[in-house]
Amino acid sequence: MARTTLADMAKLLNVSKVTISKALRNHPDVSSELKTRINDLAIELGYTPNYIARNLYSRRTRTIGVVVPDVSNSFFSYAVHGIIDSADKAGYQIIVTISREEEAMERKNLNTLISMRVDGILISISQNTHNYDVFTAVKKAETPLVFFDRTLPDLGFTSVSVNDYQSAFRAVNYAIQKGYRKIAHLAGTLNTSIGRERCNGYQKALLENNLTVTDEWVIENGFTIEDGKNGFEKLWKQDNKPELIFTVNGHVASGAYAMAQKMGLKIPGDIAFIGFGFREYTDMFNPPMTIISENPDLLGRTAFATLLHEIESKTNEGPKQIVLPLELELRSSC
Amino acid sequence: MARTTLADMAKLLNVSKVTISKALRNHPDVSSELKTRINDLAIELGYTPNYIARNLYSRRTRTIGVVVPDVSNSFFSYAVHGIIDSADKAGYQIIVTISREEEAMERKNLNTLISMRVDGILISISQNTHNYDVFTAVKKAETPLVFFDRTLPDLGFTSVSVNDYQSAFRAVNYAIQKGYRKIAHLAGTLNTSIGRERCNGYQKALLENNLTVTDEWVIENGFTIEDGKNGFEKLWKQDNKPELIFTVNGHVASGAYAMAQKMGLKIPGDIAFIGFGFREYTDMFNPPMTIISENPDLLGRTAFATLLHEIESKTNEGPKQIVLPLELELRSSC
DNA sequence: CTGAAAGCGCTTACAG
DNA sequence: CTGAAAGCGCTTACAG
Repeated sequence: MARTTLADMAKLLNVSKVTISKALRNHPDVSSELKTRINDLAIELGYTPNYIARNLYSRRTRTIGVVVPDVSNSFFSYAVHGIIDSADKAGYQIIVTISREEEAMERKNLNTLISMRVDGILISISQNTHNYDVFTAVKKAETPLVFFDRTLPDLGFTSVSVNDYQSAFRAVNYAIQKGYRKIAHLAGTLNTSIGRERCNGYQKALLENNLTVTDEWVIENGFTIEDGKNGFEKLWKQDNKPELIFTVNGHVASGAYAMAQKMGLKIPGDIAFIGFGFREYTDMFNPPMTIISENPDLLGRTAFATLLHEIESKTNEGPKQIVLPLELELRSSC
Repeated sequence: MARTTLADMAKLLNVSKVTISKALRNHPDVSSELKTRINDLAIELGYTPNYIARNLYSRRTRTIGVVVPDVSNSFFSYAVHGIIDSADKAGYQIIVTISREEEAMERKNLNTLISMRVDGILISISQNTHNYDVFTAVKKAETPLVFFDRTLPDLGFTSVSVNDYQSAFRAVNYAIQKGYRKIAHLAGTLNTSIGRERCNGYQKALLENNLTVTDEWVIENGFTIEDGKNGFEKLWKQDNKPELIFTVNGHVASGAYAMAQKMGLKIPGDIAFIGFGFREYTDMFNPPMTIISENPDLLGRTAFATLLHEIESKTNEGPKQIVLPLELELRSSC
């Protein structure tokens, strides 16, 4: 048996589809006596409105598409959590897609979301994306889009990010004040905004303190736990070993931690750590890590609120760059 | 300017909508010369097919709805990852919704997904759900639904779960063989299938070894890190302290770990641990934890494959109960 | 208070 | 090879 439609109910009750539709939406046009009969029938038949049909007419879906590189990275899980939670409060549904850090997958996801006619898109860019043509397609489709965390400047979209450069500078500067001199950096990927900015802040802090930047101590190889392990190994193979490692995110830090401890090194005695991270994750480390404290949940909420504003405001205010400030939180890894 | 439609292009090229539609889908009906012209125009105008319209006609969306209690629980992040990844390979999109362990939110999510006309639903039930009426609505809507991890038996739906009872039994039995006698259990919520089964397995192992079940040692209070902390505190306040704790999942274990270490206790010297968990999470613990090794990614993949089968197979084979076996993996927490 | 008409953007028979 | 007709399930003017 096919699913109940307005037409089915109209026939059963000998009224028109319009009346059914109005009654179900509690439109004042319909008498309350009729409304009751219609609602009762709807429940009896298990009628559910077909949003597809409704959306086709209204040309709105109340649905937001999200593109993230990797949800096994808990930073993005928490960000998606923030997005879903605030979307729900605003009456929006979320479609989550994952690029797996692949340019082609990212493009495919974006095109699918546009074809699904989502009302807007939230994206954190893949580390391997170099071709930005798909974003001109997004522009043509007139789908509002907001970058979050990993942004793409100069494309004319709004972005929500954190003060990567300053926070990196501050953290490394703090470490230098504490007496550390030999400071390495597990840098993620410099093809991303966060990778670049955090690395720049790190270098700036060294230079301002009259320390030289040692190229072999800047390891660029991704954002995963595995990358942290490999990165630490590379670093520790060198004759000239650092005293402290500045890590680009919590996952890289946890990989480096694990590898250091596997090698029998003491933290912070043999090797100290400081870097970007967030409490739900890095507080579990042993010892807990001194972090530039990110708040992925808040980032997700802010990104959604910003996108919602773009969707619902008629006036085109032009792209905005929203930057969330971050604080240093001291623990015992450094 | 509104988005380009088939009609727009038809007018520009002086052919019918049907011809445009066919050309774009590479239908043999249209001459290749015309196809080229049409495709060129489509690219120029940035045409993207409207899936809403397409779906309304086809009465399929190639979209699957997922309902999970909490994505900040990384078990579910990994499961969702597995679902999205295999869905992508099969050409399906995923809509993720979160119940926040609330019955009302779960019901709302389910109704929304049905109205969105998803082709199927994957759900892990909230710990606070007692009223199952919404599932009769799902039945009426004829939307295929598969439970995963936390299931609801006897409702006539297919489920994909793990052998909770046997695994719990085996783990606790192993601990007893190793010489532990005073074994407590942080039990999650007994209102869920996994909570019940794991607790039953734990009790069975005690009884089979002629140990008594101590009620005060079975702490029922949820599945989060916070619950693990509280649970451990409750346990440790007691005069009669256990030697080992059997934990219902990795998050509860990590909370208990953190609290134990905060109190200055040595693991496994002062208090040992064994329990359900998965490597990506529990291997980060210090010391790494002896676990009944779950694989949320695989669970997600299996759940999706099972649902896909139900969607695509015409023959109604009736509900199936798929149970994945789990292995004990020895580390140093016990 | 009730309903006939038109349309959202597609696709599928079917006719030529 | 090309297209006119009908319809997917709704909603919005508009007329009565």
